[in-house]
Amino acid sequence: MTKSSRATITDVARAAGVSLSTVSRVMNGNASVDAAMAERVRLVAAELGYSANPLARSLVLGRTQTIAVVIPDLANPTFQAILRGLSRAAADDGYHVLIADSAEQVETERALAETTRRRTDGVILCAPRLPAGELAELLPTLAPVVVVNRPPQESAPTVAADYRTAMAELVAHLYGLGHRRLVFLSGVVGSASGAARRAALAEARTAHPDLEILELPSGVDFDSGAAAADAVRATGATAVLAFNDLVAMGLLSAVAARGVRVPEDLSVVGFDDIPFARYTAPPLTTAAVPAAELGRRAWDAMSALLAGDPAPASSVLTPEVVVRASTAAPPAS
Amino acid sequence: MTKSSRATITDVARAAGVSLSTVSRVMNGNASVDAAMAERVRLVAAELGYSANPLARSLVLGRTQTIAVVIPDLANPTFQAILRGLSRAAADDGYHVLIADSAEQVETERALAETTRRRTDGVILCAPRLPAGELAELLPTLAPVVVVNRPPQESAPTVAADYRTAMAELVAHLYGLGHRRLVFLSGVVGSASGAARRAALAEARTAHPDLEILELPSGVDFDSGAAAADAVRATGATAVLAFNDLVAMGLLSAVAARGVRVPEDLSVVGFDDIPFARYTAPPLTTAAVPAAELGRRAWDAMSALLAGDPAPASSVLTPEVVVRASTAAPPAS
DNA sequence: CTGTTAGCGCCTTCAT
DNA sequence: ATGAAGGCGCTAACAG
Repeated sequence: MTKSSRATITDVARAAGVSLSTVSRVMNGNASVDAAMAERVRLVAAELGYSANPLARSLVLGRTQTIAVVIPDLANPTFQAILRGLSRAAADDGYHVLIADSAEQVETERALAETTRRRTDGVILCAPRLPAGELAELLPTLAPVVVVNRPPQESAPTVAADYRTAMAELVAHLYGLGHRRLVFLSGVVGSASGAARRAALAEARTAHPDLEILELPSGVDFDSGAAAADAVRATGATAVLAFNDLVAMGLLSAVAARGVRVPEDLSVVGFDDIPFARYTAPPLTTAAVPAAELGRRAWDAMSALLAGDPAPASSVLTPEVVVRASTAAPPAS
Repeated sequence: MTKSSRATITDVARAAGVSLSTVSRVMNGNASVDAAMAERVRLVAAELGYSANPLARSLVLGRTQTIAVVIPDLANPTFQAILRGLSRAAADDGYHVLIADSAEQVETERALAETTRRRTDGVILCAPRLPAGELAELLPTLAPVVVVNRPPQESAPTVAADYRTAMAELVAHLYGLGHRRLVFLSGVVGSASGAARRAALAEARTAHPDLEILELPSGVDFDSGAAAADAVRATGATAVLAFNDLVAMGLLSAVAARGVRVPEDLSVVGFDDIPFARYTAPPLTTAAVPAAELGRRAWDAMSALLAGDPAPASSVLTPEVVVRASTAAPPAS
C-alpha cells in the first residue's frame, strides 16, 4: 500500500535524515550547506524524483513565474504572431504564459484581465477596442502590466506599432502612383489602431487637396472584405486601403469574381503583412507590422517591470511598406 | 499609512466580525449560514473588493482550474486553430489555459509537458513527432492527459483527425480526374499524421496498379513547398499531394513563377484547409481538418477526465475533401 | 449554525 | 551550518 503520490519536501528530509530547511536550502542553492550533506540530499531528491511543488512556492514566494496575455481574437494572424513572439521570449526566461482570448467581447476584457492577473505575476494587455477611459482606470489595478498597440499610457509601459506613419506611407505610395480617389475600408469602430489610421488619412487630405479619401465601414476579416466589393466599385475609387490583409484578401477574391483586374483596374493595399500576404493573387502590397517582435518587446518590458527596474519607456516600431503586385498606376481614364 | 495590498479572508472576517470559516462558507456557498450574517459578509467582501486568492485555493484544493496545452509550433495555422477551439471551450467551463510552444524541439517536449503539468490540472498534448515509445511512457506521468492527432493510446484518451482516410479521398479525387502519376511532398520525417498519409498512399498503390505515387521529402511550410517546385516538375507527375496547405501554397507560388499553370498543367492538393486555402491562386483543393473542433473535443475529453468520469473513448473526425480550383484533369499528353 | 484547529507544501527568519 | 517554528491564504474536518 505504498502511497504513490508525489514526493514532498518532507519525504526528502526524512529520507535524508535532515530538516526541511536543509532540503529547501540545497534545492534553492541558498545559504551554505555542508558539502557532503548537500550531496546526500541531492541524491535522495533525485531518487525520489522530487522537485518543489510550484503551487506551494508560488503561495509563499508571492510569484508564479507566469504571466497572462489577453488577446481579443486568437483567430487573427497578427495576434497569433504577437502571442508567439511573446510566448517564446517568456519561455526563454523561464516564464509561462496563460492565455485569455476575449473573443472580441470588449465587455469581458476587464474581468478577464483581472482574474487572470491574480494567478500570474503580470499581464500583457492587447485590447484595441477598450475605451481609453476604461483602459486608464483598469491599468493601475493590473500592475505590473504592459499594453500593446495603444498610445502611451500613464500607468503602464506600452509597446506599439506606428499605424499612423505606416498608413501615411501607404497613402503616399498610392498617391505617388497617381491615384487621387481612394477608399478606406475602415474596420470596426473604436479600435485604437483604426483611429491612428484615420489620423493619417486626415493629414493626407490636408497635405494633398487634390486627394480624395472615402471611408467605407467594414469588419476585420475575409468576409467583410468580400462584402465590400460592390460598394468599393460604386465609389469609383481607383485604389483601396483595406483595414488589414484579411479584409484585402476577401476584397481581392470578390473583386476578381466580378472580373475586375488588380492592379490594372484597381489597386489594393492591405495592412499587417501576415505570412499569407505574399501568396495572394496578386501578391499584396501592405505595411509590415512586426507582430512577433512586438510580442518579444512586450515581454522585455514585462521582464523589466518584474525585475523592479525603472519602468521601461514606451517603444514603438514603424511598419515598413512592402510593395508587391497589387498596386499600380490607376487605369487611364 | 494604509496598507493597500489586497484584502484577505482574514480582513473580511475581522471587518464583518465573524470567523474565517464563515466567510469561506458564504463565499463558496457551502453549508448554510444565517441569512443576515451571510448578507453582511457579502457586503463587507464587496466593500473590500475581496475575492479568494486563487493560489491559496489551488494549494489547498489541489486543483488550479487551469490546463496546459503543449503545441509544437504556434506559427502553424492548424495548431492555432486547435488552440483556439480548446481555449474557448475551456474558458466556457471556467478553466484557464497555459500554453507551451515547444517550437518544434522534440527533445524538450517531455520536459515541457512535465513542468507545465505541475502547475495545472492536466495537459493536452500535441506532439506529432514524439516517438511512439516515448509517448507511451510519458503519458502515465502526465495523467490526466489527452492526446491530439495520434493513434489511440493505452493510457490516455485521444482526439484525432483521420488523416489516412482523408488522404485516400484526395488520391481518389485525383485518380478520378485521370491522374496516374502523382508526387507526395512528404513533410518532415517521424510525424504521426505523416505516417497515416503514407499508409493511405500504400493502399492506393495496391488498389490501383496503374497508379504511380512518388515521394519527395519536404518541410511543412511555405518555403519548403517553393523549394520543391523544380523537383516536382522533374518527376513528370501531373498532380501533387502537398503535405499541407502551407507547402501547397509555396509550391503554387513557385510553380506560377516558372510559368506552369495550375490546374491546366499541374494539379495541386493541399491538406488541412486553413482559412487561407480558399484565397490562393487558384483556390486550393484540400482536405478540411476540423482543427478547432478537434480542440473543443480535446477539452471535452479533458473535462470528463477531470470530473472523474470513465475515460472517454477516443474520438476521430474525418476531414472532408473540398474541391476548389487547383485540380483538374491532367493535360492531354 | 458557527468558531477553532489543522493542515496544503514550501520558504524564511530566528535561535542554536 | 543546521533545525524549529511561523506563516503565505485558504478550506475542511471537528467541536460546540
